[in-house]
Amino acid sequence: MYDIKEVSDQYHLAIPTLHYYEREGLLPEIKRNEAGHRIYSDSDIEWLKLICCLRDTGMPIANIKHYVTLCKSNESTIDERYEIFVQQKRTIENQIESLHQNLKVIDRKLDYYLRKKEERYDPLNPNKNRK
Amino acid sequence: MYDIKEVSDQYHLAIPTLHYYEREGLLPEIKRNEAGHRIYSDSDIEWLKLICCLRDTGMPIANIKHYVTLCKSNESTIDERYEIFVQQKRTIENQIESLHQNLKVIDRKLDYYLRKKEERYDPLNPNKNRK
DNA sequence: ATACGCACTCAAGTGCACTTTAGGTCAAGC
DNA sequence: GCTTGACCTAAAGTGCACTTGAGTGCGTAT
Repeated sequence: MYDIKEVSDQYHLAIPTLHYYEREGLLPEIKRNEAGHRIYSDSDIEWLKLICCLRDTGMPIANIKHYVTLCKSNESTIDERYEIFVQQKRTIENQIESLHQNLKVIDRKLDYYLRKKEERYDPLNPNKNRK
Repeated sequence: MYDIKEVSDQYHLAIPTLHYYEREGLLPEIKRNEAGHRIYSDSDIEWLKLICCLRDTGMPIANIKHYVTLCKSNESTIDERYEIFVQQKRTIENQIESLHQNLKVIDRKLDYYLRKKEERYDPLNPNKNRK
């Protein structure tokens, strides 16, 4: 059982963001203490981590909400829930592939600037003025 | 030499986005034909690809703009330009690592739903009601 | 010569994911 | 018993990256 400050700190989510996620239905209704303050259970935290995983891999809030709605309904939605993850897996694999491609572009730029820096700091280097 | 429609189609950028990038200074001023329509050169395209690489790896427009400004200035900014790419490389590596972690979470969910689907489509399976 | 299609500019608008503000409650410390 | 601090709600605001709308101009087809 954790209070909102602990959850906020541990998962790097602002307190209003936690309010917002709950309001939007991404999280279940969190239990409260006598004062009406939220108390997060371990299972709330597991939900939160899944939500963050989907969000961090590019799923829009509205789609996450849709998934959560399916989870709250009955077993007939299991196929759709499964497909959501199949699709998200593809999405992530594409993102990774794309990042590798972009990394190559950056590496070429690093090579380029490294060569330029060498020239600059060694102006007498005979390579400097070679084509 | 390419007109804006070709560039838009080939790089999946809306025409107003190309206007916007030029207005913001992410791209150089593109040459025009007699009618005032933009004509992109190969070097404009190379710039555009680099801009997209930085954007797609999470660099904000304002930072890209800063980098472009450095490129337009003199050699004294080479160290800073180099550092920008060093930093961006780190950023990308972190993104890839994070995506791999998130992929694990998704894979666990896929396992979970696959098991649920099996149960559902084989209701007589004696495993079904096993804790 | 007029209509159509494509591109142009400038300003205003949109969508998303939060974030901030304003005003209120409650429990603990001085 | 009053202040302080953490949390609460509802509503309005923000920041970013585009996107749309209104109005204009050029060049080819009818």
